[in-house]
Amino acid sequence: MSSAAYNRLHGLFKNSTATATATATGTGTSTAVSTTNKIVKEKTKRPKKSPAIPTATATATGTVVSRPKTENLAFEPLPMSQLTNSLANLKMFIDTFKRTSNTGPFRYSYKYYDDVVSHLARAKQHAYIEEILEHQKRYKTDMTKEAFVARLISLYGKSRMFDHARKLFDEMPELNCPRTVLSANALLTACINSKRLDKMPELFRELREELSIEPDEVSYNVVVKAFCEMDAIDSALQVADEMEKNGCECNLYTYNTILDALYGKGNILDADKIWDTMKSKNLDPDVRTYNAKLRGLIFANQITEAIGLLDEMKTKGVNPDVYTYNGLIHGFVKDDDLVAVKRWYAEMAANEIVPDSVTFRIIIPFASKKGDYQFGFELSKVGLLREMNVGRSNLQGVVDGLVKEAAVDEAKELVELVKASNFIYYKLKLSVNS
DNA sequence: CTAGGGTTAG
Repeated sequence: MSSAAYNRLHGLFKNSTATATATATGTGTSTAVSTTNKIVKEKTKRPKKSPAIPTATATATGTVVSRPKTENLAFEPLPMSQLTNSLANLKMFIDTFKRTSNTGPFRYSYKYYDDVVSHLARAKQHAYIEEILEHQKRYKTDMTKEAFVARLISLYGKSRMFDHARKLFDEMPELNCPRTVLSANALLTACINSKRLDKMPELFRELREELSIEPDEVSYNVVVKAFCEMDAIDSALQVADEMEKNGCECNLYTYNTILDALYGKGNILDADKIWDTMKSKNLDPDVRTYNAKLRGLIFANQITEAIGLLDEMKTKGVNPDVYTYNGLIHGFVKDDDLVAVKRWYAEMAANEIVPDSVTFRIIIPFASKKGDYQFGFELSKVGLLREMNVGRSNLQGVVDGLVKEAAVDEAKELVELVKASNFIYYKLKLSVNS
């Protein structure tokens, strides 16, 4: 889903309680419009006719457009914007979502479910998450496939609904779904994602002793992650030992998880020992391994070493990614070195690494802090044109700075750009104090 | 089913 669609959807959720009741008794004949306010205003208008929509989705009257099966099979997660645009309120969105679930390819689009559920979770609409996920139980054949149910467990976990995840796991036998270490791992991960680490030790024991599910390397990696989350890295290392004693090999997930924790605390010495361990096992570090170390070096203000590490990874054939460059740029921000930030931002482009919203969120406020509002202006434009969520306060900082420097035309240009973008939160005030 | 950076908005 694009960032723009994200913001529209999120805005929809925010206003959901108001609009849900306002339109509940209406005729439900709203046309496809782009903001919630407009939706409410135009709800009595008659739609001209059904809009041309490429796949099964809601029309303005809330019915489903049936398309030939072959087209449904070519489902792409594109209609998010259409769904959010054409819906008068959240309840309708949920109903449409449930109806659209009738097409198999839609149900198997993990990314789509993930997006919708995570936005619902952020908007604290847990009842709707339950509604969507419980709705899946009507697809009885799917519910007998463990991977499908594990996905739902995982989604509950990410929504911090551990009890729901647990309940679904318990229901699996009556859903005629085989229950193996795969769904057990999904449930263990749900402990972490729903911040219920307290549930983990008991659960781990229960899985093994009462359900006879033997942990595999994924299970151990989840436990390793859990201890790292609790800042108990020694315990994480003990689990790694235990895992090998039980016939599971530590892999990159294991070590990258531990390295992230160590470098995150600035513990470079212990982290280097992990690198030795990996080497002795012929386990080649990947981009995440290097990025973890890079972050550790930046944390310790060792910027020169960080640049050296970038060279090393290139030599070893590990391609740097946007995390690598963001980390490095973050280091130069810490170093208060705007010239270097600019150079490495350019270097990033030269290496064909596409900046992401974090890149802009790091650099733009720094440019403003250094008083280089022109650079902030350029970056803001790039970010907005790429439909990225650059951050309202970051944009405001640039606008204010431009105004302060009497660059009112540019300030206005930026404000206009913001207005034209689909980010409903970007309502900048042009603060001219004259 | 397992690992990453920075944190929105009335």
